[in-house]
Amino acid sequence: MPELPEVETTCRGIRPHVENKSIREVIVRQPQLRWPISAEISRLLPGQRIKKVSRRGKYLLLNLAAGCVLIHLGMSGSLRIAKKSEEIKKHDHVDIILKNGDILRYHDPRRFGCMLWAGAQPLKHVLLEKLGPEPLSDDFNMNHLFTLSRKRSAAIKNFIMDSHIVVGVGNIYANEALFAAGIKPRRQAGKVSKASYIKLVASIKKILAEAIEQGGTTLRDFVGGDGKPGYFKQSLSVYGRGGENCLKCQTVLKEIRLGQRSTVYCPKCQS
DNA sequence: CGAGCAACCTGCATGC
DNA sequence: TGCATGCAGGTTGCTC
Repeated sequence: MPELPEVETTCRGIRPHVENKSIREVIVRQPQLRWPISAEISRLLPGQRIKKVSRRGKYLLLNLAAGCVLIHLGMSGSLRIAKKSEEIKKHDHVDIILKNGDILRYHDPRRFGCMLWAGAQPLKHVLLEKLGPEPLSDDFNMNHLFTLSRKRSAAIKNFIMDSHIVVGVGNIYANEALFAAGIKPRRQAGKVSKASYIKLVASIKKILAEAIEQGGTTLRDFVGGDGKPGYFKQSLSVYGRGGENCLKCQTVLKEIRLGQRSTVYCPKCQS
């Protein structure tokens, strides 16, 4: 799925097409996502204007006068602008049809995503209220990670992938950021020094910002709001490169499993 | 409380 | 060609 850069890319891609546009109709072909799409989505949206499109962590928010639609893309979801002449493909689960005929089309083969009606206070929704800070904000800094990590025995990689600690760092960018910061993925979070957290925070911010600039990472099927893939894949140093040589020191990169996720690191550059 | 992991679902690559 | 297996960008919710 989309990690934060892919969700941000989607947000920016659809924004000019949907902000200040009114909704004509909603077609739900498959309501069974991670949680069922409630009847309110089809009932309340028609006739409303989308005031703003925003993002919180990996959630996209369509802000309407009466409330907010929360959209998560799960592992395989995408949200893009389609023209009415385009044929409907397998796994095109929802169309939000605008009055000008453009379609905001939700596609998600694995259906790990969701589309929920959140009411007028979306940030107080149970799925959003306990999220950690945005990684590109000033609230995400060394002190934040250092303080929360004391007495935590979990691996540093799992720690930074926990959305209650910081949002938006998924498996690809966790691997990349730890490589850039020179930290072994299974080091205990509580044993990482302040100096290392300074490096890690800087690496996370840099990598996410660069990935956003390049339109995200497309592994298989990710497309942004304009239907185009992202180009960050060519910048990956370790993710997907287990068994290949480290780009810095030529040592063979190690691949392990951590928290059920594939984890790649350089045994020499990371400690 | 924290840590670890099963589960949700489809598609695809691999191996027999 | 077919079938079984394992893996994939995420996150909740369960057990211990």
